[in-house]
Amino acid sequence: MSLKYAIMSLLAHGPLSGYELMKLFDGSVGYFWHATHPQIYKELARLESEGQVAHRAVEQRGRPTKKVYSLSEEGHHDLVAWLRLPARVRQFKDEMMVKTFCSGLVSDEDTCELLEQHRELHRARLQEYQELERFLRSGPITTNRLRRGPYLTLLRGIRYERDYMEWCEEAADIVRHRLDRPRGRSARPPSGRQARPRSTR
Amino acid sequence: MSLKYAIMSLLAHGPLSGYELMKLFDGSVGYFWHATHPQIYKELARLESEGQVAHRAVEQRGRPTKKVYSLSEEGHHDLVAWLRLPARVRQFKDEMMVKTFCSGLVSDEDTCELLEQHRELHRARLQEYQELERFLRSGPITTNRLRRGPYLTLLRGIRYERDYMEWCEEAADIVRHRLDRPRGRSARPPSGRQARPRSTR
DNA sequence: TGCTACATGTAAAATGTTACATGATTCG
DNA sequence: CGAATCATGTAACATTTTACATGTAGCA
Repeated sequence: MSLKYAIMSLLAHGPLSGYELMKLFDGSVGYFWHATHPQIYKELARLESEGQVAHRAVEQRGRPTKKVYSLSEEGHHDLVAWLRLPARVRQFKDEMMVKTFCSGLVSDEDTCELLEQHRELHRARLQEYQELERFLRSGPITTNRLRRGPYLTLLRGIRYERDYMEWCEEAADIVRHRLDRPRGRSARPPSGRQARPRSTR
Repeated sequence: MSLKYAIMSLLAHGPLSGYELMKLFDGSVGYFWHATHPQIYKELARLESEGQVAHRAVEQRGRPTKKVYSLSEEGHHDLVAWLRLPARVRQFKDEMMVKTFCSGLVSDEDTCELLEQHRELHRARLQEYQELERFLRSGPITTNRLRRGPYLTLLRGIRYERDYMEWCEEAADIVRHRLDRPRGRSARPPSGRQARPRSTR
C-alpha cells in the first residue's frame, strides 16, 4: 500500500506524467523506491478513480501527448495523514549479500571479483548523487521547505552508496589478506598497501 | 527467483527446519533478506519436489516433530552456479525516505520526532549486530571458510545500521537548525546547543 | 535504416502478505 | 490461566515483474 504514497510524494512536489514518474523511480529517487511502468500506470488510474489525483492531457510538438497528473486536495490531505504515521523499517532483499553469505563456496578470486564489480556499481551511483547534490546546493535548501525533503533523502542516498562502496573495499581486503584479527586495532593491514592499486588484478 | 537461493544459502551452512529459517530471516540475516512463513514452507516444498533439498523428520521430547531440510548435491551445484552470476543491485523500498521526501508538508517538530524514532530503531539493531560480531570474533573467522561469508555480511549490517543512524542525526540537525550552508565548513551550529555530543565518538 | 527516447497501456505469471487453522509446552 | 514459543500448513488477497503491444521523432 505504499506505492500509492511514493507516487503521491513525488506529485506533491509538482505535476508529473507516468513516464516522468518512471524515470524518477529509475533515477534520482531510485535508491529509496522503485516501480516499473505497468505498475505506475495502473496505480495512477486507480488513484484517479479514487479522486486522489487528476490529470490533464498535455500536447507537445513532435512528441506524443502526455497525461500530466497532480495531487487533488483530497490526495494532499490523505498524504499528510499518512506522513504522520510512524514509518516501518524496510525489509530488504539484497542479492549481493546472499552471494557474500555463501562466498565460502567459491574461490577467493571469484569473491574478490564480485566485490570489485559491486564496488564499481556503487561508486558510479555515488558520483551521480554527488553531482546532484552539488546542483541542489547551488540553491537555498531550507528557504523553500518543499526542497529540503528531497535534499535530505539525497544525503541518505550518498551515505548509502559511499558506505556500501567502503564495505566492498573492506570485505575484499579481508578476503585478500585472510585477515583474521580484529579490525580497529590497526585499521589497515601491516603491508604497505594503500590507495588500492588494482594493477594486480 | 531469489528466495530460492536465499533459503539454499542458509542451508549451505547447515540443515534447518522451516521454522528455524523463518527465525533467521527475522533476526540475524534480517537486514539483507526477509520472508514470511507461508512463503518459506511453500518454497521448501517446491525445492524438495525439484530435488534441490531433502528433509528428514526429527522427533523431539516435548516439542512438535520438525522437518529438517538439507541441500542435496544437485542443490549445492545449482547454488554455486548461481553464485558465479553477477549480483543485481537491490531496488529497495524505504518508507522512511518517502516520508522524509515529503517532510516539507508537516511541521519541523513532527519531522524531528520521525527522525528520532527511526534513529532509535537503527540504534537498537546496531547494538544487536555488534553483540553478534563480538561473539563471532571470539572464534577464528577465516580458518573455517564457511564462516567468513556470514561475518562479512554482518559487517555490512553493522555499517548499514550505523550509517542510517548517523543520517538520522544529521538530518535532524539540519531540520532543527534550518542549516542552509554547506556542511563540512562548520559541521556544528554556532549556538551552544549540544544535546547529543558526538564529540566522544 | 536501425536504435534510442518518448509515451501509454494490457495480460499473464511470479512473489509476497494477511488471515485462518491447529495443537503442544513452557513461563510468569 | 493466559500468553509466548515451537511447529506446520492452507486460502485469499495484494503486489510486482515480465512479456506483449503500439506508434512517433530524432540521431548516427
